Amino acid sequence: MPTIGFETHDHHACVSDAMAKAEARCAASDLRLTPVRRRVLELLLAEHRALGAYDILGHLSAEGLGTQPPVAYRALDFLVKAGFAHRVEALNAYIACTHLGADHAPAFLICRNCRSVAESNTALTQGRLGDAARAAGFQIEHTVVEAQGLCPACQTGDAA
Amino acid sequence: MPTIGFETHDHHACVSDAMAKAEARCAASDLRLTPVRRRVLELLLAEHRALGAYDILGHLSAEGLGTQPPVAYRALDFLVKAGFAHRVEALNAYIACTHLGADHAPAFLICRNCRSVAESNTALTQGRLGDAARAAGFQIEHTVVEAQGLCPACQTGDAA
DNA sequence: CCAAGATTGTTATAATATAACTCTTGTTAG
DNA sequence: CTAACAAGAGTTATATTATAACAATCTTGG
Ligand SMILES: [Zn+2]
Ligand SMILES: [Zn+2]
Ligand SMILES: [Zn+2]
Ligand SMILES: [Zn+2]
Repeated sequence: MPTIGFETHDHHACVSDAMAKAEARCAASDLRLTPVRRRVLELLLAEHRALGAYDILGHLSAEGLGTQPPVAYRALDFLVKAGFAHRVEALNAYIACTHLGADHAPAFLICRNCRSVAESNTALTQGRLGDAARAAGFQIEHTVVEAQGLCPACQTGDAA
Repeated sequence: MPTIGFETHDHHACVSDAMAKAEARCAASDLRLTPVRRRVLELLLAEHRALGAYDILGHLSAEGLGTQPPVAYRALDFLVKAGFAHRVEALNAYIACTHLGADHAPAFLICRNCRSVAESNTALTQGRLGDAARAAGFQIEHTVVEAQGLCPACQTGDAA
């Protein structure tokens, strides 16, 4: 029972849906979903977990798609800039976006045990930090909101 | 005019006050503020900016307090665990806590231009992410909330 | 075809972080 | 007092994450 994003779901549909949306957006926005970029997005989508750049590179290299770090980093940069993936700062890792298409400020629930990640939304500019920013005259461009802890599956039979 | 935490203030008092509180807390909690740890805290307090571990190590080494990475990392680990400093995930850097003594979930406003950082508070478990976490059965242990953008000083005469 | 720009290949290196072992020092049980 | 222990600091080596720089190739419009 692979809990994914902490909930069971039709993951096959989830993946193909996301790939279709990504392709549509590339076609619409004149972005190029090249083989390496496509494969990296597939790898990220395959698991609702954060993967490091070198995890990705390992897969790519096993599949003959590239052996050097810049290959992975460039693909990840593209996906992040295009909004198809997010960088998880607290893990120095990357994860596929689960709200493809929507313009959103992502927030993550990160399991410290199994590294599974659920993506939620935030409206930070509306909360207390937004107030503080406005009061200070600080202009927010990007937000990082990451909660770390234990996912439901890892709370029982723990691994503290 | 060194805007500090985005506001001018009596920084000399700010630093000595923080050092006094840290010493008091160490005495009360049986923590040892050794020379290296004390000096690293002073270095972090001196600027309301995030400093990398190797920035710190540079100062330490210039002062004969240690030349190898573990010296800096151990001191920083101590300060973070003791609550005297925070790690800024988005910068892989460290900053002195400006709410010493209070048990708090820090949130940061980070200028991408001058790396100055203002510390605010968050109550993430009460907001939308907290709701999502409860709904998913996710147990939050630690939160990372970092807003990146431009501080007041860097908005004029910019450096986009 | 050709030029311009985007993408990829490749080498090398930078920046961040930790493992593991030693040595010193200070505390304390006996 | 002194052996035993624990915490801290010194040191070496290495792991992990990330980027600079330049050459080669592909893509697309003219
Ligand atoms: Zn899925
Ligand atoms: Zn888990
Ligand atoms: Zn100050
Ligand atoms: Zn600034």
